Amino acid sequence: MKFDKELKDHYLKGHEKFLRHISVDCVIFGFHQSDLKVLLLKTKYDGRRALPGGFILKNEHIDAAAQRILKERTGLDEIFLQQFHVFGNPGRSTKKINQQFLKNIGVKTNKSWMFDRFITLGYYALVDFTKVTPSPDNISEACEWFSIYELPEMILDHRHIFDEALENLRMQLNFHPVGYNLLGKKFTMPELQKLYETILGKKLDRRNFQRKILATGILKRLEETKKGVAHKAPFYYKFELRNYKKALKAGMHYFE
Amino acid sequence: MKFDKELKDHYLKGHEKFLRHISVDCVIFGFHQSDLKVLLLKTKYDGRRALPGGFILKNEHIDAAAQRILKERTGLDEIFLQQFHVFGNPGRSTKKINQQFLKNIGVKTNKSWMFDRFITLGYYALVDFTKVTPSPDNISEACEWFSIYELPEMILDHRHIFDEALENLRMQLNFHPVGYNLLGKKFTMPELQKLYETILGKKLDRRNFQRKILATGILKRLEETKKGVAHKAPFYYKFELRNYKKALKAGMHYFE
DNA sequence: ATTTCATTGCGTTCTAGTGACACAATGTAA
DNA sequence: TTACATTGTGTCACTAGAACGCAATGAAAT
Repeated sequence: MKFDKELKDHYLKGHEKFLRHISVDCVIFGFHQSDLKVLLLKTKYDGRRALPGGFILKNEHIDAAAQRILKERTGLDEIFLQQFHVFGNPGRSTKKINQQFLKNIGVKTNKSWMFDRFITLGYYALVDFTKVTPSPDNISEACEWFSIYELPEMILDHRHIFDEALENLRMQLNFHPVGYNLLGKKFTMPELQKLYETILGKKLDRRNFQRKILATGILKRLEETKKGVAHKAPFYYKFELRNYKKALKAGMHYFE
Repeated sequence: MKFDKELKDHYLKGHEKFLRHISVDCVIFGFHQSDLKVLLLKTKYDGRRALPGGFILKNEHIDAAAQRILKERTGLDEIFLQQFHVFGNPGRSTKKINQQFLKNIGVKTNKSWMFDRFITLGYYALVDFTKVTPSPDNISEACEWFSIYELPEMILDHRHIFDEALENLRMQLNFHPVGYNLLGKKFTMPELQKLYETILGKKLDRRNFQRKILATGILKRLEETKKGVAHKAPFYYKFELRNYKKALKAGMHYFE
């Protein structure tokens, strides 16, 4: 078992590579079929779900560590990534889980840096669902998307971390543009609106939404319209990256 | 030298008490004489200034660690405290400074947890200036207030940390009430306005400010007026703590 | 005692932005 | 050819915010 060898090494010698006591957990949001999704792992430990996570190399920027973890789970580079909170309750111990896990793979030891206390840096990421190739890490047997409205049970405080991430994303939506990292190159106005509604968890007025989002200047209407719909064909739009980034810095205002 | 003994212990055995690789830095804001101030230490190392900081006990909540550090520098309990960013650049090394420092107090060693890389958790705090008794830690020779508009040179990336803290405070001001932790029990409207202007770094219209802040319902006007001013006496106000906390949770809107 | 004057408390006007809603245009399916 | 769901554009009433006016106050100056 190559995996088991790697794992044993990780438990016994990981502290030579990684910073002790610090982990990174990523809440990866994707948007698909009018639904906001989050990428979760299925642990080999007991089948419950966990946020993709990892550790920080001894000479690695913490943001780079998060990027690396994301790349490993999604295959994507250059992802929108945001640090949102540090979870530092001494009670959030991973010791039991890790001890049980080691027992499962037949390693006997009561000394491992993984038994120590960890504080975890929470990041959230926005990715283009269609471009992601989910792949589990070596302590997981699956890596799958879940609707944020139908979340399975999660280990430790991962549900709490997710909740905080969503709240932060909603906050961010209130005064920064969102969408560039969640949608494809071109999209229709109803599609963009659906994204906003899904994140915010409420309906918005179609006409007011259009007026407001166009007023920001972050969109450019294309000549092309969507084909094959049994009603008036909506225009495609794309993001005007110059203005989008400007709006990211400056901050906009609320959506209803 | 009792201090030196303690220090030597800290360098050689601190890792038995504290989490490795993790520090906490606090940006402590106070308001005095129409000026926003920040509390800084003067290092024994080279006289440059530093943010009050410290480490996390092995079984301590990270927020509790920040509270403890604040208590040690200001004498105050129950302070408004907010985690705002983690600084995790591997380049932000404290090794040189710490080596030099040890040499200065006559300790010869090239092994100390303090030579390792540190990531630092940034917190900012709002305190009542008049209630603070500044006291330096054992690597500092002074603990003093500075106007945020006349900051001295600071070690490492502490200036950068300060800048981020101020930006976060200003953001916070945009949709949460601020003042309860920075002003005394009672204050006049011009005093409160001055606080907002100082934090935001710009003038606000006196009449609109009053209308808006009163509309939030977080203030209660007292019967008492300020005595001894050579013009119309302004009323005193106090915070209506119920509504203040409600507004903290719900979020308000912008100030111009 | 009277006047001066900076400052305060309260009010008005004007405008831009928001929410609610109407209506014609479009393009596939019946 | 008609039906119909959906889109693009426009209107209207309402509100919040920015800019500004003016009388009241009360210690200090005359």
